[in-house]
Amino acid sequence: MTVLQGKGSEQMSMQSVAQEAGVSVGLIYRYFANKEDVLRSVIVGVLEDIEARVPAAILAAGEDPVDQVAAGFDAYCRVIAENSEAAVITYRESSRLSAENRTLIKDLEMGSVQPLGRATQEAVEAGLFAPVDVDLFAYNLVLLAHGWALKSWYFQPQHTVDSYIRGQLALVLSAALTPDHHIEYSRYLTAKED
Amino acid sequence: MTVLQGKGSEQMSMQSVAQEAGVSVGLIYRYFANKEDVLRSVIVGVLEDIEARVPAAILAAGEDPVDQVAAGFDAYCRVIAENSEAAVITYRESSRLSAENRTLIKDLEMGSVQPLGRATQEAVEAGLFAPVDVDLFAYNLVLLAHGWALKSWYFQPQHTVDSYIRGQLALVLSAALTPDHHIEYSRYLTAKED
Amino acid sequence: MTVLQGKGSEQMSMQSVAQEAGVSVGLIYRYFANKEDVLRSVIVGVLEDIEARVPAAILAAGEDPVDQVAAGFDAYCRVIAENSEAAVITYRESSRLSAENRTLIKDLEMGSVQPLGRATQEAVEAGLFAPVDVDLFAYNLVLLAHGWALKSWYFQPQHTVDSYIRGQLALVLSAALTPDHHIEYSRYLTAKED
Amino acid sequence: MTVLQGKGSEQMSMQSVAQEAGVSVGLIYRYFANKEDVLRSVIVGVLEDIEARVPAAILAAGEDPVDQVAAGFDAYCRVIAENSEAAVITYRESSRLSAENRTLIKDLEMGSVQPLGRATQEAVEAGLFAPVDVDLFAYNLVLLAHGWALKSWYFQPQHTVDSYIRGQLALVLSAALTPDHHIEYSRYLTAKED
DNA sequence: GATGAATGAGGCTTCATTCAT
DNA sequence: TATGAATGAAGCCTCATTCAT
Repeated sequence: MTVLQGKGSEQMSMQSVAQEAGVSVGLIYRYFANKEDVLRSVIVGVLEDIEARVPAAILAAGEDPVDQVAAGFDAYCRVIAENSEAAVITYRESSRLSAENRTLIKDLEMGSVQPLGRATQEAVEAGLFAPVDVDLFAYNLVLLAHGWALKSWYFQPQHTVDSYIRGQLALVLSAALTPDHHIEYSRYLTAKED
Repeated sequence: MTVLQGKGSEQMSMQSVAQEAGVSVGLIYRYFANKEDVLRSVIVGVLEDIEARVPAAILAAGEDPVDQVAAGFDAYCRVIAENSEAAVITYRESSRLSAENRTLIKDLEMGSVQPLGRATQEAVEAGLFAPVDVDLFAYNLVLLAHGWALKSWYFQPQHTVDSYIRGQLALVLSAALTPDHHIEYSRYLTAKED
Repeated sequence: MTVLQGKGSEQMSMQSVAQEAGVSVGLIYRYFANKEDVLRSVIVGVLEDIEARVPAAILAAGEDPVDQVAAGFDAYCRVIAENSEAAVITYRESSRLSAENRTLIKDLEMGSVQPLGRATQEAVEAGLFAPVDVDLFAYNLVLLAHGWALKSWYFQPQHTVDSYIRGQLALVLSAALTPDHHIEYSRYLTAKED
Repeated sequence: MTVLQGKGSEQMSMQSVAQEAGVSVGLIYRYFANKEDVLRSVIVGVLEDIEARVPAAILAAGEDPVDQVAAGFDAYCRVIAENSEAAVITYRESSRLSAENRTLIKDLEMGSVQPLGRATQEAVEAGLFAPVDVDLFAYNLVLLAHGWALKSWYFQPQHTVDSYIRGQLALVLSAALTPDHHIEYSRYLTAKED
């Protein structure tokens, strides 16, 4: 069942969560053991969404590692954008979780970096990317994706998700691509108007 | 006065803040109107630190815009690293502040991006940087600096602040520098062992 | 109907009572007006059991008042032992009942003392018992019977209901019997092994 | 400190406990970790009172074991009478305690029987008491003492604590004393008017 | 100035009760 | 009849805030 559709918002009191979900407080406790369980569920939900959609996007991008990185980042950003409230909750509330749940979330998040890391690694090995620090590069992709949710107030007026993704891809790919391949992938490097 | 030196930690109740600071609850209320005031003070403190040290570092970096960007980013990261608990609090607690205080913090943070933005702009105009999206580039610097505090659990074992700064500079500068100038600034682009 | 067979246990929430009884919560509310009604029913059930079996045991004991007292106490103890959970509930929950129901239960309990009181009275009048305080003596019998349920943790390892009854009878009858009749009723006064 | 002076009453909600004690809810949590802690403290308080006063009374009773039993029972009853609300709480709420605390209370209660048991034992060995089941006899004394609190509604109109103690002593001592010693201890055996 | 005992509103959670199926 | 999902009032507990000392 999908109590908790439009989770998020600002208030995280069980009363307000219930009200927003349009159910009673008591009903939440039929599906979740306690508040921490609700929180974990929301956060893990986003991470599972990422786990489902980012690898899929990479797979659908074909053989080219650069296309894979671009597609993976694109998908990551879109999941975050579609769940930006939940993404923000991750930063705001995860310190309230038990050590166990925090570990769970860390592990899932670290796992979510890996597909991007693998594509990056392949791009490096194929000579398409300069020999960048693969881990750092991949993690930056994740951080930039989160940035859209964390700093929406900063980007929102001037950017849409599309333009944000395009802009960030232009930056990060030009950081990584060897000069020889800039023209080949110029479709990612030119910031188009939106 | 310097009540609230090493606040931070995890607990943000006034009683635990007092205990950690080694003072009584009552004393905090002599210096701060209420909890929100304490929070704002902590957050604004970090931002003022940035406001003081990042421009100073840029100034000290000399005429070269690329050196300025590097020095500014370096300083930004170090302030965050020295106040990582407060930096995390910004993300965790700012949603609990009044609209007014949130606006104040946003303004300060947007202001903190500007020195980095100006240096970036100059680098572009001097032909040292490719024509990147200056705002986005500058904001990414800030986000990556915050990343050190937000994701310490991810980077900590393998990275020190120094290696983190070096690694990130290598990435972001190779993103921006035109191929012609890679050699000139190769000191930033090679990740050295630490 | 016999919803609520082996209620008891520790949990007294309607949901757990229902689960233990193997029925739905809703069904309980078809047979009982509310929780207090369930409670009263459980408690009254035990008292009615006593009201049915103690006089019957006394009747079956024949003419001898001492045998009647012994038989009555024996029966009282056995009803309590067979319903020890419900007996404990009486002590634990009766303060939650309405004044009206508490009065009802008091009256039933006072009534349950009477057959023991009458037999005691006859024993005194027949010169078998010393002139004890009949009310107190009879009530002690009830209290000692309850003691089996209330303090099972104290008696359980060393005593069975049988040995408990035998031991208590030995004590209370030797308290009451005049010295002249000790031998006549020595069958009650010697604690046998079990 | 003595928050919780006149504990007891009927209501055991923290709100009502606070109100009755004339303090705020919050203050209770400065002295007690949680509700269970309050409960345990009340119950243990009575048991410690017994532990203090019953042995003292026995000691003060002199060398005679029968006097000791009488004095011990007298003291036990008076502690219960002075704390009858707390004594009732023991029966009503101890099932809500953690296993650990229940064990603690059992142990204290079993300990509280011992002084009475020892005096009884001595009386038996001195040939003053018939060879009764010492454990059972001693425990009955405790149960009868509790009886005053548990069944106050039954005894109250006709009995004071004094007359209750006198009446019970007459019963239990005549149960135990060998016929030879009835006259010697007749001061305990005759129920006087009150 | 400095303390920390005291307060009580507000948040989490349980559970008696209802009602649509 | 029988079910069990849904409700929401009430209880436990925390913690921002005050104030007598």
